[in-house]
Order: sequence, then C-alpha cells, then structure tokens
Amino acid sequence: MAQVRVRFAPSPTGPLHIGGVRTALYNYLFAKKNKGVLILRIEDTDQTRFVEGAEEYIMDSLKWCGIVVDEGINEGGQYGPYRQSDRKGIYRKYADILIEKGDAYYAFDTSGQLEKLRADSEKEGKTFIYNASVRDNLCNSISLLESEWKAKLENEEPYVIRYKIPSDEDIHFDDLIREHIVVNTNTLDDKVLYKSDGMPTYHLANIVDDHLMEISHVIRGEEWLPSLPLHIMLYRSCGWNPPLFAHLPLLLKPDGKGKLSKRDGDKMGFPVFPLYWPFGETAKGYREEGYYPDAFINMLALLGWNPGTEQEVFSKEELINAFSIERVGKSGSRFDPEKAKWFNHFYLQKRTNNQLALEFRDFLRAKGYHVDIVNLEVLIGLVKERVSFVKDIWEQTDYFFKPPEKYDPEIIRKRWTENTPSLLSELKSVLEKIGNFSASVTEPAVKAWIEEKGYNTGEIMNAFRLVIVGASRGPHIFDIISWIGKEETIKRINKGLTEIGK
RNA sequence: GGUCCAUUCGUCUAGUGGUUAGGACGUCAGGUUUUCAUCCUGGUAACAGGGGUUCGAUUCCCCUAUGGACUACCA
Repeated sequence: MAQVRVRFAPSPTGPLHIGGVRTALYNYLFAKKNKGVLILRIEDTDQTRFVEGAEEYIMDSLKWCGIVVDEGINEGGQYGPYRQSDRKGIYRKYADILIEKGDAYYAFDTSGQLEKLRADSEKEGKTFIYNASVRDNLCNSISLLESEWKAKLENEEPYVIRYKIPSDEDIHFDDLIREHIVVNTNTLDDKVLYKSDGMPTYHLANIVDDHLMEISHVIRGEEWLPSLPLHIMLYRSCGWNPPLFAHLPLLLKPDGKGKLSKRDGDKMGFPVFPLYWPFGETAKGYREEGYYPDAFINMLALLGWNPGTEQEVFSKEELINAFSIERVGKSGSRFDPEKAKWFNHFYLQKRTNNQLALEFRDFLRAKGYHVDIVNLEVLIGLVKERVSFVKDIWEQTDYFFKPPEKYDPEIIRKRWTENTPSLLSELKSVLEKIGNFSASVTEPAVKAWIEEKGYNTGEIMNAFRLVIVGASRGPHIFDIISWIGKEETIKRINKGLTEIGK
C-alpha cells in the first residue's frame, strides 16, 4: 500500500469540541499505527464564519492532547499551503474543468428565489431539490441560451457553479466502518461547488485538497456521510481515484438529544472543550478542570472504539499499537462524565508523590502557602488515593494548613459529652510530654494512656479528630498531628476546648 | 416530509447460529478503616418490538418503532 496520509480538517469557527478532538485523535492513531502522516488542514472557505483565535485554539488543543501533526501551517510540508484561504487560487481551475466536461454549470438564481422555491415546496409537503427534475426551469447555463448566460457572465452578474448530478443513477460506494451503501442520484441535488464570492465550497475544496495532498484515508464525522456520494462523483468527474473513507459515529449530547455541538459549552455540567476558550461565550476546558491529557485521550479513544479485549487503560503508545478502524463502532455515543473522572483518578494514582507535590505546590502558592516539597510529599501520600484531581487535594487538606474555623454541629452532638473537656485536657498533657511527634511515637503513647485509664477509645479519638479537623473526615489522626506538629496540635485542642466549650 | 445511518445492562461496550450474554463506570450490600474517603469482595441490571429463515436465533433477512445525521452560495 502506498503511504498512509490522513488529515484532520477543521473549520476555524470557534473552539474545537471533544467530538472534533476525537476525530483528530483517531486520525492520529491511524496514521501512527500505519507509519503514516497526519496533516492538519484549516478549512476556512467560509469567510463569514471565521473566528479570531480559533485556528490557534485548534493547534493548542492538539498539542495539549499530544496529537502530533506532521504537516501543517506551523509544521510545513511539501503539499502546502495548508490553509484553504491561502489555496484560493487553486480551486477555480477544477471548477472550470468540470464545466468544460459538462459536469458542472453556471447558475444565476438568487438565494431569495431559491428560498421561496424551497418554502413553496415545503408547503406542498415536498422537498425542493435543485437537480435534473427542475434544472431546466431555473436560471442557469443549461436552461438559458448560450448567448443569454454568456451575456450574464459578461455583465458580471453574480453566479455560482453547480455540479450537475446525473439523473437516476445508483451510486455505489464503500465505507470502512459502514460497508456498502447505495444512493440514487435523484435524491441528490446539484451542490454549489464555487460560490459567488469567489471561494469554493467545502465539497470542491475538500476533494481537490485531498487529491492534491495525496490523502489515502478520509476519516471524518458521520455528518459527512450524506455528501459522500457527491464526493465520489466529483472524484469520478475529475478522473481521480478517491481515497478510502471512514465515517465516525457521532458524539451525542449527554441528555440524549442530538449531536454534541460547540454551543453546548459547559452547560452540561462538565466541559465539552479541551481547553479554556476565552472569546465570546467563555467555556471551560478539560485542561483547566485538572484533567491529565493522557487520561483525557484515553477516555476519548474508548468512546466509539474498543480493542476487543478487556483492557481499558492505555498509554498513547498502546493506543497507537492497538488502534484499528475496523474496531470503531457504528452507533453514536454519549459519554459519561463519571467515567471521565474515573480515568483521571486512575492516572493521578499512577503519578508519584513528588510529581503531585510539585503540581499541588503551585496551587498552594496561589493561596499564599509555602511548604517545602518533602513535607508536601508526605501530605500527598496521606490523601492521594481519595482525590481525582490535583485541585481536590486542597479540599482534602485545608485543615492541615489552618485550624478549623467551625466545628461540624452534627459531630459535636454525637461526640461531645460532658466528659470530653476533661478527657481532652488529659490527652493534651499526655501529648505535651512527647518530644518526637511522629505517629509511631504518639499513637502507642496515647493508646497506652487510654488503656491504663480504662477510657473509651472511640470517645476520645472522635473528639480529638473534631478539635483538630473540625469534622469527621481525613486520614489517620496521628498522621495528621505528626504533620501539623506538636505546637499546632496543642493550640487546636485549646481552641476546641474554648470554642466548643461546655 | 425526503435520503442515509444506527439500535446489547442507567452509561461506554464485548460477544456468538446453541454462552450462566462478559467487562468497565455508576449504583446497592458486606468487609477493612474506632472518622470520612479510598480499597477489597459480592449483588443489581441489557440483546427495542413483530414477523420470517432454522432443529435452534441476541446473532441472518424483512417490517415497525425509536434515535441520529443530512436536506445552505456552513463546514
């Protein structure tokens, strides 16, 4: 087989959402698996929808995800330029060739006229299709006399170039995921290939670029499946061999209503974008939520593809190795934010305490706490397994850095009796006598004291936790007091005694 | 409305002409932890419906239903 060359071809119309990221990811995995090349092509033929910053956003997102582009605007390559607006001069030639061959024609109908025709058809319960059935009654270079349409061109009347769909022909084509499909041309319409603004439409630009860039496999979203017969015909008209096609199932809205779209933003209770998007309607991203790119990619890869084994955790290299188009599913999937979270939890557990300490240190600095790395590593070790994100660590450890501001009333009710103050005072004197405050010293000492006096362990430990933590949560209490130190421990017992009182 | 695509636990999915229909997330229960969480163990839960074909269909075919995409001088 010739070299595998695939492309990811987004439109810079806003932030890339996770569906787009997944398409890019599958292209990337397929390319790497087959020792091929991934091309990033920016499809910006619609100048009215161009959004400032979107192109950068796309590139930043791919970079964050670890999706490495081989050819593109920044990467260069032998098949550039890689931005369609920079290729503007290329397309007209092909439209002209098609006209010359009789496979395309000039059309002068205005949008207003066509809109009205569509509306009228709809009223009658019919579908307006601009094709052989009505072509002759409309205003184009097929229905008009040659002298008429040539005069229009000379007068510089606005026109578009439409593809001339043949009448009543079954178009057969294959899709790597959906297998064989047949569509009759009578249901297709004469798509505009070249717009009156001098730009090609997606359909023309797409097949011209894919051909010129020697794309071997087109892997794209299922929303393109209906236009595949058109694309197949365009390749045929141009005398080119079409690439292989694979149409990916769509990512659905979590509430089950329709495909995921950019406009969903983060209204779903979780991000739909890889990165924060600061323009227009701002939206948060997976990166800012604290997801690790590897976890994010792993989760995304399994949404619509599976290896056929029970393995669910994959490094990027493992994904590349295991990936195949054949194992991409056929039906759309909505994704489960809980599972995404689980993936991140899993990946976080695999990180070392040192890595996490460094990540958490930045978080602490923002809050004005400065703690050395060694101490942070100890702290991380105490709470690591209960967090899914680095930012969760703070919620689990705030009381390590500052005494409780309030005490859980429910725990007071359950654990604070009239004996408690005197017991805690006694505990305090026991602790005051201890020089080394590590858990291996304090724990046996306290337990020995409890045993000697015949006290109730639960009664003491729960009250002790209450004054140290403020609630009934957290790791082993002796690990906590070891970390905060003797002085702070004593202070908190005193604070608890005065504030809870009785 | 038309065209095309799809349909296995709540979700992501595996799977086969004969299986106790498997796994993961979630959820529930028990255990561990004198706290909470984690963790461990166990449980719950699915082949959309109806016809065929067949000795036998979740698996193959057809119909229906449901969902989705497309139906622009947007991609």
